[in-house]
Amino acid sequence: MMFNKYLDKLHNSPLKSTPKRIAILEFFYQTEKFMTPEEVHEKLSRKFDECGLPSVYRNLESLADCGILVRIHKFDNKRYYGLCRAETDEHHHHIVCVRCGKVGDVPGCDLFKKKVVKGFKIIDHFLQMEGICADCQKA
Amino acid sequence: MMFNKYLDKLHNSPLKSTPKRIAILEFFYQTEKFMTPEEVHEKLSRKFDECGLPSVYRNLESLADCGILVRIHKFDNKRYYGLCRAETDEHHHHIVCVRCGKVGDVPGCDLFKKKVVKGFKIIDHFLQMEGICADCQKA
DNA sequence: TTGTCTGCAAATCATTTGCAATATT
DNA sequence: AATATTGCAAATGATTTGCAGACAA
Repeated sequence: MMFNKYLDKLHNSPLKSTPKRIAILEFFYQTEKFMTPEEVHEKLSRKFDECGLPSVYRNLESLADCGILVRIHKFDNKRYYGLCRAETDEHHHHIVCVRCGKVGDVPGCDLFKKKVVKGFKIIDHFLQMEGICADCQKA
Repeated sequence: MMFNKYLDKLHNSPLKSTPKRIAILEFFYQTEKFMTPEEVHEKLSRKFDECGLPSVYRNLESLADCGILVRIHKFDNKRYYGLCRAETDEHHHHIVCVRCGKVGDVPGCDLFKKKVVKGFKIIDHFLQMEGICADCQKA
């Protein structure tokens, strides 16, 4: 998906298109990696003189709320956000490279087809995979 | 699985069978709920005069390391631990009731059969479901 | 007896909040 | 102009660490 698409998403959202938000989207567009608020803050600080960590937290969260960024969970008790590359809106999950942090889409989740498991009415589910991406396998 | 099985697991582990650890297993055996360290600590405090929160954290973590307890992740940035009821060691996941916290086993995960997704060599995956258990649906 | 486990107090780490100043629409 | 956004400092909340005394094997 082209970068303009993400900018359009931002403009069409209730959020204002501030320089910081645009820069955040640019960073994610460039790296293909999921990043912690801390990492994003570090990158932002290089580009802007003033840059508060709380604003980064707020921006990442609101961008995720609007569906522009994606949130993933890892086992280090930190938050990770990234740009979802999928062309379609079809339900899917993500696989993260443990070496470089790159994230790929895992299409074709059929978990929403099941409505009930073991007497539980299913409301939601969260699936995440870890692996090694093609590039890192070569290296 | 009978309670004694869990005690056996504890005895056969490198961990010592301290009163607190046994009490923790009892709590989990009784409730069928996954609990945060905070919740476990509250319960333990009723049974023991002295009871430090750090010890609860350490115990839950080491019991999970030994495979006696299971760790689940929720979206509230807290840790949850519980007793896995599954009879077999077969790979499976868990579904958590959003109302009462009860946890059920979700058998038959075939995600380990796939070795590669989108060029990523799969190392691990994490799946968790949220739903409403049979009891809470009635209420 | 030996190494593990415990409680306590204090430290740490990620994340959030209050608020006045600033920027976007 | 009206409202959302920002930076800063300080607060919060969960989890961890250091250490000396207590306990299980």
